[in-house]
Amino acid sequence: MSQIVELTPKENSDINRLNLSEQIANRLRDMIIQNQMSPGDRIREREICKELQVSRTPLREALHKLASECLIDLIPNCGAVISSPSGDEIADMLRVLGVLEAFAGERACESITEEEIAEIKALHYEMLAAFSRGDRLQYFKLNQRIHLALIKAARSETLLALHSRLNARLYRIRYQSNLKNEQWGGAVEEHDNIMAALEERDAEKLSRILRRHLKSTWEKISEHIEEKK
Amino acid sequence: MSQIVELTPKENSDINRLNLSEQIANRLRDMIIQNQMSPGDRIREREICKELQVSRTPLREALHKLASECLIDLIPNCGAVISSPSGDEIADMLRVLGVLEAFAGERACESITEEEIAEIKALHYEMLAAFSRGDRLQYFKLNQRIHLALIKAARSETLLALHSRLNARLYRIRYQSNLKNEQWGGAVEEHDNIMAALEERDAEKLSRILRRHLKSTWEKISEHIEEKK
DNA sequence: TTTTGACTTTTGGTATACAATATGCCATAT
DNA sequence: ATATGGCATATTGTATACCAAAAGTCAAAA
Repeated sequence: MSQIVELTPKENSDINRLNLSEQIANRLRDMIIQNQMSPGDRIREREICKELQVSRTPLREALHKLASECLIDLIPNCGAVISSPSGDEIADMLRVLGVLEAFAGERACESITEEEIAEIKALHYEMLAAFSRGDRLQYFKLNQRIHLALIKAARSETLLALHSRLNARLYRIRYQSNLKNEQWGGAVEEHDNIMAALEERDAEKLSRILRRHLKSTWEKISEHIEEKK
Repeated sequence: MSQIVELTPKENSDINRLNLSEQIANRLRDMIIQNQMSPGDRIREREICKELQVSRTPLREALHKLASECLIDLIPNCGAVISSPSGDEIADMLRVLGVLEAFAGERACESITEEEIAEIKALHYEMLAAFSRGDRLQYFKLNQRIHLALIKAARSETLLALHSRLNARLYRIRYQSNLKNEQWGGAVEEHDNIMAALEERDAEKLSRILRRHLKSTWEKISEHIEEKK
């Protein structure tokens, strides 16, 4: 599972246009998110420098970027460690994520096009297919894509930015939970309701469902939190 | 008006514990927020280096930090410019800020203590006093403090972080608007309602008022946007 | 007036140096 | 054997010099 999903899609043509520090940040972010570096792990600058064949300056800039995304903690004179949020912090993040998604749903009902609804519906059915096949990875990825599509339909760059930040912090945890959880398909039913509300463009209803959806996400995740600490 | 307000309070005892790059970021952030550098202005590295008596390395780290907060735009091979959000972007940010504050109000009703309510009430009356005296600066600062106190009462670090980020991006604009606006006290009446809802701990009501409050903030600001572009 | 092209400035990135701090290890004392 | 203190080493924080590439500038030529 070296490559779970391309979280920071970058067209190969444009990759050269990105700052080196951005590229490093993207690469490290993917590594953290995909659990290739475990929470609590310390990042040694020179080690990564050698591994990625870059000098310290852009690496350090990348570390600062990741720190501002709360993916790592920068401890003075002691370097960077992969941040490991507590259960309470995860619950807190999910609550706020729920609020953001609820707002997204509300706005999306006004601005989403029929084509976009059709596309989300298609993703929804693909997700059901993945569930039916027991393909957890595909299920997870499609779930993410559906939520991202909803956020984008809200037509708010600010919302999109805050959401993707928070989502990045939660990604690894949610992915791990999705792998472990017995009733991993629990979201299927809720997603049915989401689709229905979206098709009816019932803003109030969709909003409510989405917030509740993230709450039940927490209930699933929380079962797998204890063991980790 | 060189010193509007200490946005990044740092106990003098601890300032030495902060990275130089953090200190620089804080300093530049205050300068941007307080309009000592105008939107669109280009930041020349060596210029600031000389001004702040630091080397390029920590300065560049600081610039990356500010860029990740969307206070500046980092243009490849062209350096940093103070970001100047369009009217649409400002409206968008205020909408999301409204959602965050609405959520804060909701949670605060559950978790706020009587002491905190009393303190906010005190700030509220101080704000009325400032308004009565025509002291716009004081009015603005107290307004900010009231909203910050509300956010903190929600007991969510995630919410606090997102809010302060968004608030930093909007600070300069709101401050300018507060200076210019004819009916600059328009928020007084809404604040009365906020206080009432808070004292009743009516989460649903407070939430609704706060969201509406930020909407009317936009209506005030929007009058002063045209001239700038 | 516009375009071309050389010159200058600025940024992006690398390498290196050095001080301050943290870490780890070993010898000593209990 | 374990705990403590202190030294050696490793790592981070900062400064500086250097170079290549891109952007900006400006004057001369068409």
